[in-house]
Amino acid sequence: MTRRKIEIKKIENVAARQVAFSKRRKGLFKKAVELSTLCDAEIALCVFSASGKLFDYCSTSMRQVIERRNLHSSNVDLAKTYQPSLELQVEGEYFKLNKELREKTRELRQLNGEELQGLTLRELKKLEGLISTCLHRVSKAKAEAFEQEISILKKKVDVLVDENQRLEQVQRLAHEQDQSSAITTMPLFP
Amino acid sequence: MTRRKIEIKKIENVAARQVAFSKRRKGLFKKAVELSTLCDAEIALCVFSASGKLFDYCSTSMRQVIERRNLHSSNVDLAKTYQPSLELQVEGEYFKLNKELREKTRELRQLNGEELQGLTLRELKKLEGLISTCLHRVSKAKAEAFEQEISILKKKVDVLVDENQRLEQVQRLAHEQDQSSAITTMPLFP
DNA sequence: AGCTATTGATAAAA
DNA sequence: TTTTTATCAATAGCT
Repeated sequence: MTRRKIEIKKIENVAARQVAFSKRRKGLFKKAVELSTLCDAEIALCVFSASGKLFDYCSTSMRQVIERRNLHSSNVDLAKTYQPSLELQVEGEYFKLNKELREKTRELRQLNGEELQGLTLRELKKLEGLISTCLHRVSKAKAEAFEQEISILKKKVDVLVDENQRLEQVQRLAHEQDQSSAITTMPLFP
Repeated sequence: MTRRKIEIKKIENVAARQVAFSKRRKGLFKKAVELSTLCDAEIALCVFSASGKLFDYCSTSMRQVIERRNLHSSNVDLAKTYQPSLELQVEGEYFKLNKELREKTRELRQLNGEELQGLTLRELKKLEGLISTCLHRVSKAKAEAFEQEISILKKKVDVLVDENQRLEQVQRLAHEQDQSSAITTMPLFP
């Protein structure tokens, strides 16, 4: 919505996506607060970032909003709103977490080249392409870090060179003064 | 805010408040959809109007978001929803699982070159070396898979060549027999 | 419910 | 991340 308008679809550039997330999240929460304040509305808002971080806001209490919402949907359709006991919900969530963890572990192993037996030639090719992309990204980041370090060092060098020149200048002046004072004073103490 | 900017406090004029609610609610939901789409975030939003009407949106399922949020929340919240005896065991396990999952996710992202901002030059070098090793492993596995496929194909070729030779042999013999039978029988029926 | 003059949000760049 | 700036988007006050 500015220097250029953008299409509303997933931002592929990771850095740009993170920046956009940060800014738009802020904007969204601001709008939520404004709406609840201006219009006396009860609002609950939960946002999970792609990396799993939670941000939330509620004009009253989250529990209250959730309960109120459950009441609303029960009016619409009782059958659909059956809530399993919290223990069961938690069990289900536990199972899901475990599954997710197992998948991530396997993915990590495969990326590490540790669990390649079952893969077909096609899958291996794809994996190779994927890792190659990763490597390029990291290499690029490294190169950038290098350049940054180099530019910092260059600046330091410049500062030191200046300082050296200044010192040399001072020393030369001091030396010249020594010489001239020697010329005038030497004959006085032979 | 437009023709004039407004102060963010409850709009006293009822009609104006309803109009503002309608417009701003629409804007808020639009922003929520945009954020979840652009940045791959999981978002749940509930709005109750002052008159008690419910409007809600969720990028996945409301249940899922609520559960996920419950896991994120502190043991203070959990204490309110569980019997203490079970809770302590379960809670500990969750946090452990959650932590592990978060670590794996981060590790995966770094391997993918998606979350490189915080890393030092030294860490980037190490990561590059790591990924490079991974790439070699996968490339090697791919090469082996290639060779295996090739050797399988070669065997198939050998089998087919043998089969062809056999068939040719049979055909030649059949042909020779035809010829000899032709020689002996032809004169009998001129 | 539409219409604009304004204010607000934010993409790109630093 | 945060700031700056140039644009695009949302909306307050009117009809």
